[in-house]
Amino acid sequence: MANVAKYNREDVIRKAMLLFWEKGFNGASTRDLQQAIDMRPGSIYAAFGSKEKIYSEALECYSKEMSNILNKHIAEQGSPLTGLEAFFRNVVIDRRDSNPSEVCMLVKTLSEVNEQHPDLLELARDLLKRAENRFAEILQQARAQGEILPASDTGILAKHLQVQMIGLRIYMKTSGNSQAVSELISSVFRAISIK
Amino acid sequence: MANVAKYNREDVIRKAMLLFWEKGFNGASTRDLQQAIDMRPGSIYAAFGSKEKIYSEALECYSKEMSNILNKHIAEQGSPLTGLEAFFRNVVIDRRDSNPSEVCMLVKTLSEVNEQHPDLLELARDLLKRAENRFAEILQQARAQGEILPASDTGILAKHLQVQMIGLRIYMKTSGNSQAVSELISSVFRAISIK
DNA sequence: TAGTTAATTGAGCGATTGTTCAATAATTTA
DNA sequence: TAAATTATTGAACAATCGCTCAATTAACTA
Repeated sequence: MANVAKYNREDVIRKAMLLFWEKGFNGASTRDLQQAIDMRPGSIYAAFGSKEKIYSEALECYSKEMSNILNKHIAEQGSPLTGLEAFFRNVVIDRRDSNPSEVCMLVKTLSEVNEQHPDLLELARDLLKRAENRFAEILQQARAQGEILPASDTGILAKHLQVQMIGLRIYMKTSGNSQAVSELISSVFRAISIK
Repeated sequence: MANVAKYNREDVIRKAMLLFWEKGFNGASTRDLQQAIDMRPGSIYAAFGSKEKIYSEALECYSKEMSNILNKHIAEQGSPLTGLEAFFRNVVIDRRDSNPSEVCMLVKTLSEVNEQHPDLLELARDLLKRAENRFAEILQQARAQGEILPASDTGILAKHLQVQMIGLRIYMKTSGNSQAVSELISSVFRAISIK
């Protein structure tokens, strides 16, 4: 049967994602949500079931969007490692004003949400783990292309990059010092790559 | 005039800190707070003025406690750099079960609080900046004692350590992999120190 | 077009939020 | 000890929370 709903589910989830990313799970009320996605409570709960369910779909939307941005940069740069560095610079520095929050939405979720919503915690953890795995894939390609040392442990390096991405975004929000952050990113990738 | 209040302000602030650290600013209700510090709303508001004010005192209590832990480890190890590494390991790994949250309370504040509470944002930023300055001090001592290269830029290294501390704590919460995190900490300090 | 089904509406539920304040208790001053 | 001052209490307020559901509108079928 065809989808006869007036609303476009993808659009709605994305708008919900932008709201939740900005205000957090507790900080965004269902009234805020109603306004952001232009739907009435009855429709929202018929379509999604609960605030928690919408939030979890928003989390997945966020991850997919970040993944797309990463892939775009790798394709544009034509190199795994250079693409990864461009992605770091883009996310941590360039998009800091246009994004709803400077902090990674998955990290915000891990910070804010407690055991009252175990599914959200588990999902955030899973999506972060998938991001780490994607980093590892890219590093393997970089190794195969001779961009990093043949003996590099891509699993450990991926964890290392995950730590940097998370820490740098928070540090960017703390300090507002984009030049210092840019230099920190340079040194991270200088330490990894073959000169 | 002597303090005739029944409650002990330091104890109360510390209990409030533990509650807020666990549940966050929005997640901890004033009813939760009343129970945690065993005071009635009238007394609380007479003593502190608002939820935001108690939270800001709790933030300062948190920072002071972390600072004490750091100083203790440096004194015990008898070396700035070794003390710093012991502090990292202690905070990120050892205390992860006994602490109310694995995530730094200042980071939780930066993540959760928005422009409705600008004083809290500013305070969290300021306290993080002070922690970075303390790292820089310690690194200068380490340089003076020949533990790191004479040419090391302690300002940049302090920013680097700040990024690691923040990222590692989140990564610890994400993965639960304390062995991997321990190795990451080792490599961070191996990269800094003179062999 | 008439009848059936599906989607949407929004008033409003009970619970909870941060906060106030008149009443009470405890302490200090005289 | 009596009076004055300070501290504490907890019921209750207005606002807001996540969410429900009977009523209404829109869409599809025959």
